[in-house]
Amino acid sequence: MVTRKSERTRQRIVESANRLFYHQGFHNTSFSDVVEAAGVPRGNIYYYFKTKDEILHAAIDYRLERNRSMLDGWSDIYRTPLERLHRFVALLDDTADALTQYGCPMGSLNAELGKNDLSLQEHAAQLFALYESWLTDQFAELGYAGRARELAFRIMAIGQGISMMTHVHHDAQLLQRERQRLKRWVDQLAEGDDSCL
Amino acid sequence: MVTRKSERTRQRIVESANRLFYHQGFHNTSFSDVVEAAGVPRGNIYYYFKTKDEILHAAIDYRLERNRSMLDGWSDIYRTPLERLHRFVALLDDTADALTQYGCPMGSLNAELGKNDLSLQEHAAQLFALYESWLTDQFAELGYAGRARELAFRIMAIGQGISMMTHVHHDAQLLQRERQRLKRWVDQLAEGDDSCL
DNA sequence: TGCCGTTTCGTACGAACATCCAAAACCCAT
DNA sequence: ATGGGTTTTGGATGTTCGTACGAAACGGCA
Repeated sequence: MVTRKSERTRQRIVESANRLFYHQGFHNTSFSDVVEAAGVPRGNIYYYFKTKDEILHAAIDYRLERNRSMLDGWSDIYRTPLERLHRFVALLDDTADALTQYGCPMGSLNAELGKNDLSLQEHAAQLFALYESWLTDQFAELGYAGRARELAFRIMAIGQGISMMTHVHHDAQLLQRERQRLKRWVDQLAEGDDSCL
Repeated sequence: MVTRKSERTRQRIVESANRLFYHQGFHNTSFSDVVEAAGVPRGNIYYYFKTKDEILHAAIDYRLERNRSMLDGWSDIYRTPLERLHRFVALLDDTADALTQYGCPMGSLNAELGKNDLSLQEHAAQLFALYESWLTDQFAELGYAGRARELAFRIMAIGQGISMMTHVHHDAQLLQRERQRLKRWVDQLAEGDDSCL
């Protein structure tokens, strides 16, 4: 039987690991770091996860779930695709501090895993797929059915580029400037001006 | 006295380390990996570099020098800023395979170091500064004096975004499509059409 | 109350790691 | 050919890593 308490312990481990993987990187985070942050005794973590990879897998699942419910929430709250896209662009502002200090959580994770750990990277890439699918829906609803997927990739790429440059230069001003520009790009698109496609 | 032979040994170490840091990431590359790849006996590497950080520092210096001379070469070969910008965009094509497999060398390095090793990251950020400065010159010469720096950041950001998305999805087709689009953006700019700024 | 599956915890193990050293080999100016 | 600085070795160091186990504590149900 799985009690509620053990569920909470597991959750605490996953959340601590997730935060550490983001702040320090996966390869630079040790088992000991995780147990210490989670306030769990050294040996107990092994009861929940046999390997470090399993922890990362669980952390990615956790992110997938959180992001999925966030996007679902947006689809409920905002009724027009334009409002939803605005909300997406505003993500850059919500997380501005973390972005400046640690880069994009999805981007940096994929960059790290993409070099070696291919099977984990495939899992992490689902985070991108999640956003791309949601964005594709929005662009389709906006009237760009044929090019919706392409536009989804593009707005993701721009977001990644902005995040990377912001992180490299630790420059939040750059972030704000480019975010506003991205918003204008979305607005133009919504007005049917596709000259900048 | 520094002989020519020892210079070559040092160089071999730096080049091997540089390649490994790109292909495997810094934290995921061990001293042993480096000495093995360089074909240098275990202890000899310590004669040249006291710490792993020192090796990375030297590897970044090496990259800085190579990229600097490449950009200088372009400034000599191509006479118009438009030709030079075209050459820059073509970089994405030159290194398409590596980009798909390992991501952008500059981007992934900065993403990794930016999380913890701040002093090393500052050094690695000079790679970005190098390109940005060169690009700023090109845009200024193209007639966008006031906004040259901003445009340099933007084209870098787009390049980073394309690289990231290509790496995440291991999709070289995406790379080609977005590269062509970037080229068109540069062409429009050269024709004085700044509606897409 | 006594039982049994679940969860906790301290500790141990071998491998891999970055770092270091001392002696040997090498090279060249004299 | 000798001497002194330069470079090359291979192995040793102590530490941290991921992993694993076994015994104790817990908790609900018979």
